Amino acid sequence: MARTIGSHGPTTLEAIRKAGVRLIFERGYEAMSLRQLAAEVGIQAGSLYNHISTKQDLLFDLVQEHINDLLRELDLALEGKADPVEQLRAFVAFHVTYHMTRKREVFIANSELRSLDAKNYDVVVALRGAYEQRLAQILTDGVSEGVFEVVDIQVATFAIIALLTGLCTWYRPGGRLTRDAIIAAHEKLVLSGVAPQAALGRVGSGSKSPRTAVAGS
Amino acid sequence: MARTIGSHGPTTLEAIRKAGVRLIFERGYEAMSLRQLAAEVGIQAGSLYNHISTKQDLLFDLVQEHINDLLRELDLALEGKADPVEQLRAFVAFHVTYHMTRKREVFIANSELRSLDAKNYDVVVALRGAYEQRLAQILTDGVSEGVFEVVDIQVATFAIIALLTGLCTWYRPGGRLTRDAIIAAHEKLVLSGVAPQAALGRVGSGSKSPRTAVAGS
Amino acid sequence: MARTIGSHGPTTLEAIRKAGVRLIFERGYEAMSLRQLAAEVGIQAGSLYNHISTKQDLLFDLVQEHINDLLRELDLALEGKADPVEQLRAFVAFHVTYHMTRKREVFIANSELRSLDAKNYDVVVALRGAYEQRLAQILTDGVSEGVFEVVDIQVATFAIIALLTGLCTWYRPGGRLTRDAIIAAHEKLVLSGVAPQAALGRVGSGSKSPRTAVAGS
Amino acid sequence: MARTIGSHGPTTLEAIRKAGVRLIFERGYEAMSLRQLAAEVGIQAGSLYNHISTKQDLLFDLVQEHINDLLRELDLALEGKADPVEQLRAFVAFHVTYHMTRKREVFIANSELRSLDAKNYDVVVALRGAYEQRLAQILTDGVSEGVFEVVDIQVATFAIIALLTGLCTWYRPGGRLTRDAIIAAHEKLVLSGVAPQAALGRVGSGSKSPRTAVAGS
DNA sequence: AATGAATGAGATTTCATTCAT
DNA sequence: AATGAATGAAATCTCATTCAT
Repeated sequence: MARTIGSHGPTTLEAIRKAGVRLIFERGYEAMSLRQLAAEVGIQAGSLYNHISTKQDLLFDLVQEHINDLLRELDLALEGKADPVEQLRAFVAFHVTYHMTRKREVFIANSELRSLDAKNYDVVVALRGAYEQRLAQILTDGVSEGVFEVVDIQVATFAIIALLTGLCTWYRPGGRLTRDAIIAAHEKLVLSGVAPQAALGRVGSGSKSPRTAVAGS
Repeated sequence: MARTIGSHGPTTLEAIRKAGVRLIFERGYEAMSLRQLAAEVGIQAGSLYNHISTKQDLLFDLVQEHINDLLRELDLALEGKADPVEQLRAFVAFHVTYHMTRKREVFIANSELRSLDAKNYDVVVALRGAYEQRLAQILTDGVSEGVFEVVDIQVATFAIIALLTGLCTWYRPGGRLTRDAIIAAHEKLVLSGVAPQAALGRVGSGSKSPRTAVAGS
Repeated sequence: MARTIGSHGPTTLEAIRKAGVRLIFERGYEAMSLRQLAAEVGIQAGSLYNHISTKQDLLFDLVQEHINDLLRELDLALEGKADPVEQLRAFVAFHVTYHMTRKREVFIANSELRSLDAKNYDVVVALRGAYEQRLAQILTDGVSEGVFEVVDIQVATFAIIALLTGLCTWYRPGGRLTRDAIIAAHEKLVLSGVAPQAALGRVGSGSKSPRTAVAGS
Repeated sequence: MARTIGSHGPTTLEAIRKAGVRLIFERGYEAMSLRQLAAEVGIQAGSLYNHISTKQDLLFDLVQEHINDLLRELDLALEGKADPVEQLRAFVAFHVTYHMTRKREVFIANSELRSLDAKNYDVVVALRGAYEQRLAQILTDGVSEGVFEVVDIQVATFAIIALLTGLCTWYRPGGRLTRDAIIAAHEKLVLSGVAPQAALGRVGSGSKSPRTAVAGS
């Protein structure tokens, strides 16, 4: 009576991962039960364990694979770009595009880190740090060359990533805006946001802000 | 952090709310058990029900109260400011300050909406919409007056809020930067980010971006 | 609707322990399910956890309490007996009596040690060692005084305890023999078994046995 | 102890039986999973069923084969011995030797009877009864001839077997004592234990023990 | 207002077993 | 004879919630 219902063979793991991403995105890791997951895949709950070792491991695999992909594809997107302005524009375009096409994975990788156990958490945070470092380096280079101005590299790095990542909380395919319009909107905000203030008509003179960019944590 | 065991009277609810905020922040709503919560407060799980009606209601109360506070205090911060630039600067300063002082409540109100049941979710999202609307209006006004330039009001609104809210994922009191430095760093990014590009040395000319700001969802 | 069925209040733990002893005796620790145990007590499986912390802890408590009782009562039974022969007779009578009245606890404490986790196992084995040591000391004293003769103290200790403990695999109340007859049968075997061979008509001359008693492990 | 992975052919069953004995000895039948067993053998769990029919049958086979061996070899050991004293000495030597060389099988056959289902249990208990009967007959003969004295044949039979069998709970090859010393120690206890008290200096006169040996259950 | 004990549902995980390949 | 994937039942344990005291 085995294998007469539901998903079969080597495709089952892929089905589990796909359904897992969707359910974790919709309900959260803690709120997703393996019974639900199995039902989505069309197998019994216990059968999941022919393909995953634990629920925690499934989460870790999904998150880790996503961050690896993100890093790899970012490096492709930045390849051959030397100018910090071009690099930043490419970064924004890549990040926005990636987040539009894989917003569920992105969301999970940002919001479910808390559910990773200590060891897995450390691995993923290290990978995420590498991603952030790409942006921090672009900003550092641009500041050195005088084409960017930021109050603090670290804060700017986190803020820009948060700004771009926010996309995946509201984006839905087929919405009001085209892909290009969304990219353009973010490009304007980011590139303008790090532009040297000297070039602007005294916009930001309210508080006694430090004017020099400082790096480091 | 131990408290009077068997906490009595009108303070118990406050202890529950405080411990609830911390536990939900640290573990998430689904992952926090009422037994843990009760243990933190120093009472038995069953005794919680003398003060709250359900776990869901506790979450709703915490989130709703937070967003109400946020809105009320924002309006105080904006009071008397008519110039969009001044308003935006005040918005940023307020938002950053508030997020530094109440980062756990902020985090919960952003990340645990998913755990609200349908009715509660609608209430909270409406309140959040009101908050976003304050910023959208500032941007609209600034664009009208020609002191701001954004590709899309809606996108800019979400992006700026995401940028500012990102703070509460990394901020820790006693860190490297002063409160003023953190505010200044965000002010620069936001105000510069919405500055008219005409004022800039052709920074953002990469894609054929639409130049007109459009409102609506 | 709480507490309308099954066992109540402070007596529940006692009911759990009693039913636990019976079920573990009949089926073994691994084979006893907490569902069965709960059913015997008349509560739901989850309700067990208001009284025990884990299944393992229940076993440990039962075994440990039993061995503590055993030791305490043995010391009472030996009190005031100085002569090794009298002591050994008292030991046998006590052990047999105890095993007849609490044969299930005895059986569990002997056969389910394997199911204790490492830490609990060590505790129990230490207690059991103390019990064995009482007998080993009696034998050592008797050998010194020349009233006992054994080939090896250690082997004799284990063998006598095994001999006596075997009782609980076949004893049933109301059987063919009276309590006194059973005690007498074991007394004869044990006391005779350690009697000096010189007193016997060359019974045990088959193998080239060492004649001296050696202690130690 | 690793074996050729994917063990083939007629040796696989033997590997299963050997690993089964070890695992059941170490963890108990209930606690041994067929997955563990298969892993030890180097095959998948499902492949076990090419060699055994059920887990229960594996246990039954192991126990039954052991008891058959025991009986067969006992009869060889007793062959040609007519004198009850010689027979008892041979019984002890055989039993002890056998238990030292096959202590795991012995242990299983004693402690896992409980896990046999009703039909299998009856078969095994009948075989065990035959073994016990050999000893009971020796004792009966010895008592008739006046060379043994026991209070009760049945009790003595069980007690002697328990005494001897206890060996397999502490024996480890390479321990402090030689094989001969261990045999001698047990011989002394048993033969002395059933020696007529008349031959002893009034050792066992404590309780008003019946002096006549009675048979029957 | 707090407790302690109960419920019933449901969580993750393991199990013996089956069977097409 | 072995595999890999499936089943369905059952395991221990946790959970939010209730309520008599």
